[in-house]
Amino acid sequence: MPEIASILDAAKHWTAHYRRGHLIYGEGDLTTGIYRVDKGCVRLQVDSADGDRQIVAFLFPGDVFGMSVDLRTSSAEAVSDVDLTRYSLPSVLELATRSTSVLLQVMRAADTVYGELAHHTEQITHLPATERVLWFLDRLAGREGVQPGEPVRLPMSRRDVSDYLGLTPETLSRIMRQLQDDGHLSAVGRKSFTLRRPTFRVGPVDDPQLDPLSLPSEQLCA
Amino acid sequence: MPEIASILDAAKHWTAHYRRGHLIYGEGDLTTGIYRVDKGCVRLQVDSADGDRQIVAFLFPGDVFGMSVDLRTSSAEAVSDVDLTRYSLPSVLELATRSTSVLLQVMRAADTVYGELAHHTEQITHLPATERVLWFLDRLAGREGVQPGEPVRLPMSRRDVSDYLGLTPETLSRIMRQLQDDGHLSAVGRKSFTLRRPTFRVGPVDDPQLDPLSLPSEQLCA
DNA sequence: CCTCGATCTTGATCGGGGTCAAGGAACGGC
DNA sequence: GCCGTTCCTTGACCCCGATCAAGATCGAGG
Repeated sequence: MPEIASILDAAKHWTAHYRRGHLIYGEGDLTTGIYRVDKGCVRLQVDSADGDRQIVAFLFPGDVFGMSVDLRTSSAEAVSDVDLTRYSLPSVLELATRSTSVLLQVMRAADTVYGELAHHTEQITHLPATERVLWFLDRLAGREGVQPGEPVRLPMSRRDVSDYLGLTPETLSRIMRQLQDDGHLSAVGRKSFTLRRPTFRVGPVDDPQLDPLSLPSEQLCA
Repeated sequence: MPEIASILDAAKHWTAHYRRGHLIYGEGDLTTGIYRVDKGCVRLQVDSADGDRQIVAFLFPGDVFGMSVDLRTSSAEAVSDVDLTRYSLPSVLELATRSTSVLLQVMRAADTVYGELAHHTEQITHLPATERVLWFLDRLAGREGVQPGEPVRLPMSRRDVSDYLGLTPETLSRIMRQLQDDGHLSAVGRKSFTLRRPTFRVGPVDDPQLDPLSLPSEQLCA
């Protein structure tokens, strides 16, 4: 699979920097470009008028986001200081009408975000709080290619995590304490954690009643 | 804005029929075409191994769905007997590399579904059950262009609605009874409802503490 | 018509997670 | 250094919605 970065670099592009917490674009803004994360972490979110916020995606280096036409359907903010490559939308579109591979890559990038959101939604409506947290940490570790035993770094705040998982910060805090007390997790500072006993799962937890820690591994792979 | 149907009809297409409850495509299937709903209602959903199901979208006549490359990230099923127009993916892609308007319309269709899902996720994680139901009925009425006082028809089962809103069928049933007792709603048979007192809202409920029924309308429009 | 199964409704109970409130830890600026 | 702000954690309480269980209604087919 060709790297989307190298394909898109034929389009007009330049780099952009945003500081921690700053708005990259807001919901309802006119779409003028798409982005690739070079360094740092970005969140996509929907805000409601009463202050509630749902984070629909965290984006890491290599991820492409902002593939929309017309208006932005969510806003994007910098979780940490970030470096982005910004591609002008018109030039990407023009490129897409000339190269099938560009078209495919842009659609693929959009589809990836959408597919993840669909599963994310399924998880947070059906899993109990503890499993949501484990699922999140598992996926984060997998996303960053962290080996079992190595600590996972959380670039985002507790509030970001809870707004991603549909929990309150208080509940998240209690659950992370519980996970540490139970030996599933071990804190390394406040932003890094080691998954003590890897759960051997790549995907979501399918059956909450199955405890991965107490089952022979054959059943887990079935 | 040109009709996406007429634009896409330049691509290779034919009609397809599915009966109530039948699978249109499954998650993980290879994408070979995209669809437009001509008649009936379709649901997009994600299933988990323990039987839980999250419906991520209901699609009605005019809606286009299935814009993915590679593999399906959710499955599609017929809520009622449906008529679909199916467009071959290769021919749509070829068309998109020749016509910017096709490219834009396909991206727009994908973006619409994605944007709706982002807001859907926000609603079901932050609103209490009663407001989720009102939000759903409001949107359904708006989607179908139902005038205040006219009944809204629900083509889907109670279980479909509850799986869309992240509730159990029992809770949904209780809430619909409550809404009827409170005069917000009036049942017309089992599948049609009249919104008794329109809530004057197009969007989501912003502040759950405000009761739209007990406030002068000026405050509602502010 | 009557029967059978699926769907929907209603009831009673319980517990997970939200809310409110206060205390602690990290990090910035002066 | 000291402070002030923001973020995070812990505690006590309780409510909303899930669960388990039973009954009602609908629709299809003989």
